[in-house]
Amino acid sequence: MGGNLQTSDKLMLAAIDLMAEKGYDGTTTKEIAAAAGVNEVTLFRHFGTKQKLLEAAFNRYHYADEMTKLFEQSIRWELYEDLLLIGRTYHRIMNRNRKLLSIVQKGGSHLPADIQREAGRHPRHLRKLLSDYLTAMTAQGKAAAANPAMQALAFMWMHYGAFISKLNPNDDDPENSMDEFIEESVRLFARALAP
Amino acid sequence: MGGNLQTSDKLMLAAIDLMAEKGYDGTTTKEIAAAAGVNEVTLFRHFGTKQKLLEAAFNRYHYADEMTKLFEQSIRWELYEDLLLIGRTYHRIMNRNRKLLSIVQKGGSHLPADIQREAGRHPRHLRKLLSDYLTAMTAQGKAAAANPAMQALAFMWMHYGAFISKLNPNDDDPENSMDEFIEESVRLFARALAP
DNA sequence: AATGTGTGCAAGCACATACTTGCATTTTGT
DNA sequence: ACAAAATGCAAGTATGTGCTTGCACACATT
Repeated sequence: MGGNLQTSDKLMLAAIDLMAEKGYDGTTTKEIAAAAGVNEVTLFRHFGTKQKLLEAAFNRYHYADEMTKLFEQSIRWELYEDLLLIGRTYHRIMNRNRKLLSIVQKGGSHLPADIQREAGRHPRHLRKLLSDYLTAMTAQGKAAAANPAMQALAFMWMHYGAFISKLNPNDDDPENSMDEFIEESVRLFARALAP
Repeated sequence: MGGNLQTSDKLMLAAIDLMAEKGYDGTTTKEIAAAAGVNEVTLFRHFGTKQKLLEAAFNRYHYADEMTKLFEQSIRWELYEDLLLIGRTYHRIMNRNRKLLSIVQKGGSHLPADIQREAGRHPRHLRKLLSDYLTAMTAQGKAAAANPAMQALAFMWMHYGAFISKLNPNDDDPENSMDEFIEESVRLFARALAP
């Protein structure tokens, strides 16, 4: 069992697409198979259960930890430039995972538990990195961050809120591009944290 | 049909509680009735369908438009004070509606459409109010808001992200109280927008 | 006492869905 | 060309769920 990559991947991608729109509970195995262009039985022969299908899809298509490398390599200790880079990278990662995050956000009665845990790991990680960065900047006299942990949280939550708003198509902001928002918000933060 | 308030309310509140946790699809009418302490048949005799039950619950327990009054009456045209008041009021409203918002966020295959629309109205409204406020403050020379609309968006999304993070119990921030965050973040914004 | 209204209980219907089984057919690797 | 693995197809099982129906009981108002 489990050989041909094409069929498995088609199923996993179809599952991700459909579940991101309609939720885990609201997506049927028949739909997934149809969207993948294969028979429903093939789905079960490959993955056994609906849960295992989603787990496999998640493990295969969940990206993370690009942020750690960024903090190790690309930080230039210049407030505006660094925050801009961090903000842009954040949205890039989140957008890559947007469908998976949408599935987790919607939840579901039999949604595997470890998936929810895994999805929450990334934000916590960034929060730590950013907090340490601001503390270091303050020590270098390049930022007047009275409360680095809190300000890191504010930065994160602002971009998180922006991302979540874009997840739901009911919110209407077609004109405001995300890039423009990132620049303006980073400018705002750089001004607030300037020494 | 539809008479005794006690039973109807018990059902609507139970529906809200359960659906906020398990989603619309994941909550069964049998569960709702059991949680309300009544027979399942009673649910259908009162509301006819599961959808109408949620609609009734939503119309009965959805609060809004406290914000408009605030902008009309309590604004003092002092940046820090006003932003603090706005931030606190925002979280108060969102917390009152937290379960309903959680239901909408999770979605569901047969979730009534008008509910989603109604839930998205409030953020758009606040965004307009806040944007106009910043524009007026700039005109008065009390704020150096180069891009008021964008900065209003940043303020809103920051608090929205904070609220959403608190919705999911998987995120762990037991120590940081929300009040403390609001104050610190408003301080940050006031500094960034100071003339 | 009579009547109506709300509720409980038991049973059931219609339908959807996750998952299975047996067999024929195609594709693939050697 | 041959064998093995993968897939399609048809049918079916088991279970859950929204929703209905019929009947009995309790309570309140008149």
